[in-house]
Formats: sequence, C-alpha cells, structure tokens
Amino acid sequence: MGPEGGFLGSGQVHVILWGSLAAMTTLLFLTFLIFLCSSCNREKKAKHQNGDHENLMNVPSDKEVFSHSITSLATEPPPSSDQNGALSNGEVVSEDSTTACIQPYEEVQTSDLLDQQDSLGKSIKCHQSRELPSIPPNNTMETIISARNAENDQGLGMEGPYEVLKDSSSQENIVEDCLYETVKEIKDVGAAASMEGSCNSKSKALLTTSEGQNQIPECRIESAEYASVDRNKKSRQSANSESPLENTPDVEDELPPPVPMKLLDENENVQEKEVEEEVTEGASKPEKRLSSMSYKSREEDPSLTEDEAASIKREMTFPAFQQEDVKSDISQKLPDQQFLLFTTKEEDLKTAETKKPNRAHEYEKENTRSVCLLEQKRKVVSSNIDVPPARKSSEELDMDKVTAAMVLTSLSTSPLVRSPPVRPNESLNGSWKEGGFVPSSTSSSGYWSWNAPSDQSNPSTPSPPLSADSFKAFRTPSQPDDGIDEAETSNLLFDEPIPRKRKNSMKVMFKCLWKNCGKVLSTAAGIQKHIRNIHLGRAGESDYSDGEEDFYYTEIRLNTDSVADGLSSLSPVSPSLASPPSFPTQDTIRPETSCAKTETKLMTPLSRSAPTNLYLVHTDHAYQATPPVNIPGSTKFTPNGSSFSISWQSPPVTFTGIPVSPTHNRPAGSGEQKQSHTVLSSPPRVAFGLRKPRGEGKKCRKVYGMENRDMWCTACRWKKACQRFID
DNA sequence: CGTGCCGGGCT
DNA sequence: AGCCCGGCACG
Ligand SMILES: [Zn+2]
Repeated sequence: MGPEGGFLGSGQVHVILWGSLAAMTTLLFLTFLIFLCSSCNREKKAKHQNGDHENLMNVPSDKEVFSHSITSLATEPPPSSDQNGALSNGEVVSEDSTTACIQPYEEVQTSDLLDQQDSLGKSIKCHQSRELPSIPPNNTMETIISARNAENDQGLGMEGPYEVLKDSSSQENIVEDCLYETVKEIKDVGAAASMEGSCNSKSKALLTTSEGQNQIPECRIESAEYASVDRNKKSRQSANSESPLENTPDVEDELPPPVPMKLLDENENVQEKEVEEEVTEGASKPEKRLSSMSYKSREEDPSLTEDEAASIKREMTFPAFQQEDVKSDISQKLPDQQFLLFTTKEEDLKTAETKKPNRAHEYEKENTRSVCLLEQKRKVVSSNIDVPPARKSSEELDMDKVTAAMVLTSLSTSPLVRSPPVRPNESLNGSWKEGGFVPSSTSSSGYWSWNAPSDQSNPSTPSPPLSADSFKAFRTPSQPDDGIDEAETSNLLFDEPIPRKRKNSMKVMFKCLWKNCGKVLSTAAGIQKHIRNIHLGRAGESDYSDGEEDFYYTEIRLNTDSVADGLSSLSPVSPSLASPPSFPTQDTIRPETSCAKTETKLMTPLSRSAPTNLYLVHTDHAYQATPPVNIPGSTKFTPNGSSFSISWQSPPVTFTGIPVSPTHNRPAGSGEQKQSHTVLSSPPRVAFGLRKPRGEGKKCRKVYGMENRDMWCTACRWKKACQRFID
C-alpha cells in the first residue's frame, strides 16, 4: 500500500502516504510483536514436531482444547490457531514451550495413546500395575516408547531455545509439571535433572514477566496432566474390564513401576523457594492452586501423588474456575502453616520414597498450593480441616511420612487386591465410572491404585514399627473423642492361627479418617456422605461429591474367623449416615470399594486403653508388587487410632499383629470389644475369614499353556498369584 | 481333575 | 532375593 500510493502521487500525497505509512508501520509492528511471542513458541514447536512427531500432531486432546481457549484469550489467538494446522499443539504457545522441557512426550502419550487406545495408554501410564497381559505383544508399545524417547531427547536439546521463548509461560509450574511427568514416564533421572536445572533457571527469570501469560501456561500444564490422568483412569477401567489387554508383557512385566507415587527427594530448598515464589505469584495461578488445594486436603489423608493428580483434575474441572477469585486471595495468604505442612509432607515423602526428585518437586509445589487453596476454600465453606497448621514436631513429620506411605501403599495395593473378598462391587457395576460415583473419589482411587502399581517401583520406604510407636504417642492423646469412635481400635492382626484362611468371609467397612472421628460405616456412600456433611460441611451438596471424601476414609476389611461379632458391632455403626445397615452392601460398595482406596485389613482392637495402631504390612513376594509398607493409619487426619495393616492381597494376607496388648483379636468376644461409644464402634477385633474366591479369569498358565511356561509372568512361574492377569 | 497360588524350602 | 514345588482350595 504505502509504496504504491507513494508512486502515484507526489505532492501532498506524500503527506498522506507518510501518515498512512506510519499507521501501517505501527500496526505491523504491533502485530509483529504479538506474533513474536507466539511464533517463537510455535517455531520451536514446529522443530520439534517436524523432527518426528507424528504423535504430537494428532493430539487434540482435551487439554489441548482447553489450552487453546485459554491461549486465545491471553495471547493472540487467531493467527496461531489458523496458521498451523499441524501444529495445533504448537499453537498453544505457552503450553508447548512450557511443556517443552519435558512434556512433549507426555503429550504424545496422553493424547495419542489415550485416544488411540485406552488400553494402551493405560498400560503405558500405569506400567506399574502389574504385569499387563502381554499376550499379544504389541509393537505399538515399543513404537510409542521409542517415540517418546526421541521426543525426550529433543526436548532436552531444545531446552536452550525454549528458555528464551518460553519465558512468558515458563514458571515453576511448568517446570514442575514437566519434570514431574517426565520423571514419571521416563524415569530418566539424569535427564530429568538436567532439564530441571534449565527449567528452573528459566522459570525464575521469567517469573517476573507477565503473570497473565503465566496463568495460561499453567492452565495448560495442568490440563495436560489432567488429561493424562483421565486417560489413565479410563485406560484403567478398560483394563479392569479386560484384564488381558494388549500390553507387551516384557515391557511391563517387570518394569519398574513408572510412577508409583510421588517420591520426595532431596531439594527441599528448591521446594521452599518454589513455594515462596508461588505464593508471590499465587494470583497468577489459579487453577492450579485450586487443584492443588484439593490435594492438600487429601494430603492429610492418605493420598498420593497420583491421587493428587486425579483430584486435581477433578477440581480443575469444576471448582477451579469458581475459586479462582478466592484463590488469588488465598495465595497471598498462603499461610506459613500451609507452608510448613507442605514442607513436612514433602520431607516425609522423600524419606519414604526416594525415587525421582523431579517429581517430588512438582509434587511439593502442588501440594503447597493446593493446600492453601483448599484450606481457604474450606474456611469459606464452613468447616476447617483438621489439618493442623502447626505441625512442627518431628513426630508429626514422622506421622506424615507414615501416612504418606500408607496411602501409597494402600493405593497401590488396593487395586491389586481388588480383592475378592470385598465381593461385590464389581459384579454390580460393570463399569465403574459409568456409575455416577465414579467421578468422585472412587474412580480416581481405583484408578490410581491400579496405576500405582507402585508395585515394583515404589520402593516406598518401609517404615516399620517405628511408626507405630510414634503414632501411638500421637494418637493417644487425641484418642477418644468420644463421640466417635475411636474406634478403630486397633487392630491386631491375627498372627496366629489360621493357617490359610482364604476362605473366610470378609467384610468391608469404611472408616472415617477425620481426626477425631472414627466413624465406621458399612457403605462407601455412607461414609462419603458422612464426611461430606459432617467434616466438609457440605451438607447441601449431598449428591455432589468431588471425590474429596474419598481421601478421608478408608476401606477396612474385617475378616474374622468369627466375623459375626465384629461385624455385628460394626454394622450398626453409622448412625448419622443413612447408609444402609447391612454392611455387606454390595450395592453400596460399588466399584470403589473394590478398587479400594485403601484397604485396610483387619482391625482388631488391641486394647482399648491404648488405641495404638500398628500396621503391619505384609508383603509376600516382591513379585507381587506392593512393597511392604507400613503406614500409620491416619497420620494426618486421623485419628486416633487407627492402624491398619495393609496387605495387598487381602485374603491371604497375613498380618502380624503386634500384640501390644494381651488381648488379641481372636477371642472374639472378650470384653474389649464393647467399647463402642455411641457412635461407632470399633470393631473389636475382627478376624476375618477370608475367602478366596479364586478369580475365574484365566491366568498365565491357562493362557499360555504349560508348554510356554516361559511366557508366564514370573509370579505364575513361581506358582504365586498371577501378576499379569489380575482377577 | 485342572487350576490358582500359599507356604515353604533350596539356592 | 530368586526359583521351585508340595499341597490345598476352588470350581
Ligand atoms: Zn501370570
């Protein structure tokens, strides 16, 4: 335009021309600037993808969509979106850039794999869970993996450039996420570490930059995570439905669990710093915070990383938006308390499990934020969570650790256990999620558990007995709340007898982990309700459950030789809730149960006086997966005493009880039992009889035949419970 | 009776 | 630990 006009006219025209030129120039300049921001990212992205990404290309996953919308708002949307069809991903500048460090491959995984095959996605993400049915070894898996690796490599290489570009988006979150995911998936510590370093530096520098942008990226990241999470869940479901999916046996079989749980590592310093930063920035990151908040709350409970992810995801979906406003405020407030808590937790976790530092960081951050948010929310709402702001004592720390461990364990375990004993649920609902419940905790928990597979990977640190003592101390004081139960009473396990009790009956009860509430209900729904109404202060929302409740209760399995007693006592338990009295509610239990958030197996009362709890976890064989972890029941929230032992296979599980008190479970009726106060009771001891239903599914032996014994999973080869085909 | 796998034993 | 296997429970 400019030039042309110039040529045509010469006199005044000039002036006009100049004016127009100036205007144009300005516009162009502005446009250019705008593009720069976005383009940088894209370009990088493009490089990335061009190199090899078929996978990336595909993806239009949820998160992407999400990110898009966000991006558009914040940055310049039109061009980016239109320009690159292929780069749809790239579009989200912030996203990619953010993710770039690590996420690329993740995205791929998530979107591609998931979309393409739920089952696959699941397997990949969850590797851990048992050995997957490898029956049909898939090439796909390998392909994916290779692709992933390639991506990762690229990602690393790209870092440099990314940094520059990224700035806007980059932030702690990003880094964290990236790291986190990367770690999960890759396990490549070394790589992760390097990435972290770069990312961190970037993020810090950038932090100062624009907040608005930051938000976007964060969202993205989160969304990404969520997406992945979802996928996992879904995949998990599918997996459940069909145990024999396609995974390659080899890969999974004995792969270390990819992402068992969060592990804390070193770098406390980093965490703290990050936290601080977050606080400062808090406002900028709303969604994330929110999600984290949910976490936090759970954290008190026994939730794990994975759980968090799940929870986050949920929260993000709904509440996050609403809360954003609040969040900003909250973030500022982010009280030291939370900080402390968070730190503590982190430490605990670390101690418990040291695997991937990167992940830990992320986790921490999330936790912190989430906590703050959560707390804030809660306050607003009504009730406070027990989480004690001040938890300083070392003891407390221990507790946390223990709790964390428990949670992890339980999570990981539960799925496996799925135990038959529980009986029922599965049959009732074919699809977990389908049921309304699913979304809430149940699904997540279940899902996680599956994944959690921490079986192998989590080397959770076993905190054995020590935990018990420490716990006791804590609990004792708090113990009797009187009102509620205390119920828990402890448990003992039976050490003695029962040679094999597989066949006894198991009962499943749900216990409230709220600090002073020991309520035990027969149905999951009941507890959820209880928690929601009483502890969370959400009476009104009865139906709506965001899944948070899940974190506050655990599934307890009672098996007794003389179950009747224990059960009887228990069953009546829930007064408040409407839960149906029958505890064996198969219906109520639903999948969740089966998935089991946490399964605690027996509880026996040690002595009422001392509500100590002991857990012993007993793991049979390494191959089985869950590492033996002893977790103190409710460290955080809990209560007084609950201790449970978790075992992963419920039936056969053997616990060693700690015979602290003379009384054991065995004697069924001895006086101890009766303590129940008004509300619940604790089951005195329950002994369970377990029965082992024997899964009907075919196991390796049958599937592959005796001739191909080498194809069996190790467990089968050893004549142990099959890891590959879980019932 | 075949299968699944616990509980042990050996290495 | 890893590897095996006797033997029991289950269907
Ligand atoms: Zn097997």
